[in-house]
Amino acid sequence: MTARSTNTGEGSGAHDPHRDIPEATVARLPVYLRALTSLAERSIASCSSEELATAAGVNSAKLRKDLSYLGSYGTRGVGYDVDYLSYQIAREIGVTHDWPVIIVGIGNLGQALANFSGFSSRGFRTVALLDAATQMQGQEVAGLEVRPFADLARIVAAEQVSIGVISVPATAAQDVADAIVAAGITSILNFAPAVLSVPPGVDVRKVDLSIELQILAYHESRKAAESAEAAATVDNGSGEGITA
Amino acid sequence: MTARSTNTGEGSGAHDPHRDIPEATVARLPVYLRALTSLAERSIASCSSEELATAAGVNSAKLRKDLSYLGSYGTRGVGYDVDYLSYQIAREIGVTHDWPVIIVGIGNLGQALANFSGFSSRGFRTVALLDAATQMQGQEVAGLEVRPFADLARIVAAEQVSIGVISVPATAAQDVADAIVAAGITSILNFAPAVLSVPPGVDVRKVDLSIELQILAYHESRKAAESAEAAATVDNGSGEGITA
DNA sequence: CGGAGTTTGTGACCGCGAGAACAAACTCGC
DNA sequence: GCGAGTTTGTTCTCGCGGTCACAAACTCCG
Ligand SMILES: NC(=O)c1ccc[n+]([C@@H]2O[C@H](COP(=O)([O-])OP(=O)(O)OC[C@H]3O[C@@H](n4cnc5c(N)ncnc54)[C@H](O)[C@@H]3O)[C@@H](O)[C@H]2O)c1
Ligand SMILES: NC(=O)c1ccc[n+]([C@@H]2O[C@H](COP(=O)([O-])OP(=O)(O)OC[C@H]3O[C@@H](n4cnc5c(N)ncnc54)[C@H](O)[C@@H]3O)[C@@H](O)[C@H]2O)c1
Repeated sequence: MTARSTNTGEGSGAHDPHRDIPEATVARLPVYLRALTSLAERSIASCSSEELATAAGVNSAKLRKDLSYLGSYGTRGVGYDVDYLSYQIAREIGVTHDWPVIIVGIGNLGQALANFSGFSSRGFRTVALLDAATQMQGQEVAGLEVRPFADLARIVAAEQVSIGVISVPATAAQDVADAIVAAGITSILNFAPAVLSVPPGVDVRKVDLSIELQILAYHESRKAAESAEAAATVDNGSGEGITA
Repeated sequence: MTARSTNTGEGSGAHDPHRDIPEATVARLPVYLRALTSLAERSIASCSSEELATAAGVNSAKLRKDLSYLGSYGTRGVGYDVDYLSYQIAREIGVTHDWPVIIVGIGNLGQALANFSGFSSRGFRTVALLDAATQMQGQEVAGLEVRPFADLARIVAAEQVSIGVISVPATAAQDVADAIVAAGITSILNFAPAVLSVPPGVDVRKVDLSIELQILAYHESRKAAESAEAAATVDNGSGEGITA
């Protein structure tokens, strides 16, 4: 990506933990953090990379390498201090304080998200629910009043919101994305099955149910074809098995 | 991800489309299928790789390479026939017929999923809703009666269900996974923030809201740090957009 | 104090995937 | 019929990410 030649003065030198964490590692840090929280709840004060790796469902070497990008927070021969490592990961992710979040589109899914408690317990705070439908406005969902879409800019500015969740129909997703980006949002979590185009500097992550299911379906088809093929004969047959 | 017993099917032909599709490609095929469906709805009969790629939000070379794994379904100098390619992708994924699906845990999220119409329009059919809570049982959600968890095995067997959706609290997720695998489910879409361990041959995909948000938060932290840093030295201020 | 045991951090290696570039193949106009 | 233009399918290259293996560093115990 952008290899910045200009070294910052405050860097600690050879092993600056604030630069260049691979994207794959970033995606796993939350998993580690959750596993650590679970250990802490069971009053476990320290753990080895092996234990933490199994709790997180990854390879222990991968876990150690991931953690090494943050710095050397473990002790050789001992392991990692759970609380200390938790804090370091939370700090690296940036969830030591809560991020304000808005949800746009308070339908089936939006209401479920608004009611989701795990949201607030992991570094996020829902500050506003927005919907275009007049019959939704003023209704109370999860202790928050549903606001008209026109309030968007004011809310984002007032609450310093930088993260927005889109749960409107796919046809409206791009319009909503344009609007919230214009209002100042720079990170979007998109639940609508639509490809969003956003200006550079804005991050988009998508959660797409149908895609996940179709990936499962693909593997299921494979399994079915494989077992049918194995059952048929040892001979190489061109199995075009779409079995109902 | 999940260790699947990959049987060593011998490559019969030089270009057998039924073998060895890379996982990254499999994950994109549903996106292409959706883009094609969108084109078909606008009565567009054929398209070039460039058009389809922009509609799907990917590089055109990547799209062509992905499609080449399925076979040579395009025409050089012309492009792809929308309907024909749609069918070929759907056939490859295995969604030419509907897959029966069960949802376990009919709380906030489970009800939203049950009510989600996009489910059924993309190759899946919800055949049963299961919940352990007695006050849920018998209630009607999205036109389906909520069934007791004890009915699991009978339903899975009767309807030949191989895909299950888990939307129960994290603490119950592993138990539910064990139960549905025992009942015959071989593919799981897990919404609970828990690491599931399943026997080989069973695929698990997870959808984890908190993780997605935390990844966004990480990049937001970076942006904030970067702009604060750029405030000192006037540098190239264009942030890098990581859209995934 | 020193050796044995343990566990981290990291260097080396390999395979997958992304992207660019190009030859093959097709259509269209003349 | 044929050349020009267009678009696919494929090859090549390169970098990221996953895994192995091992030296470094720490604890414990005699
Ligand atoms: N329900 C699910 O389980 C589920 C699962 C996966 C994906 N999705 C996707 O999430 C999105 C929402 O699904 P849903 O089931 O909640 O739909 P829904 O129709 O129940 O809710 C959509 C809400 O968005 C509001 N809305 C529409 N246009 C808007 C606009 N321009 N600005 C602001 N608000 C607007 C509507 O008033 C409505 O309240 C859809 O794109 C759907 O495909 C839903
Ligand atoms: N609500 C959301 O937007 C959201 C978002 C992301 C993830 N999640 C996750 O999805 C899961 C469900 O969330 P929710 O908000 O719907 O919770 P919920 O408490 O509203 O619903 C959970 C349901 O599961 C049922 N249940 C509990 N144990 C069960 C068991 N052993 N067998 C069968 N059913 C059982 C309960 O009776 C309840 O109806 C949680 O793990 C949550 O973390 C929810």
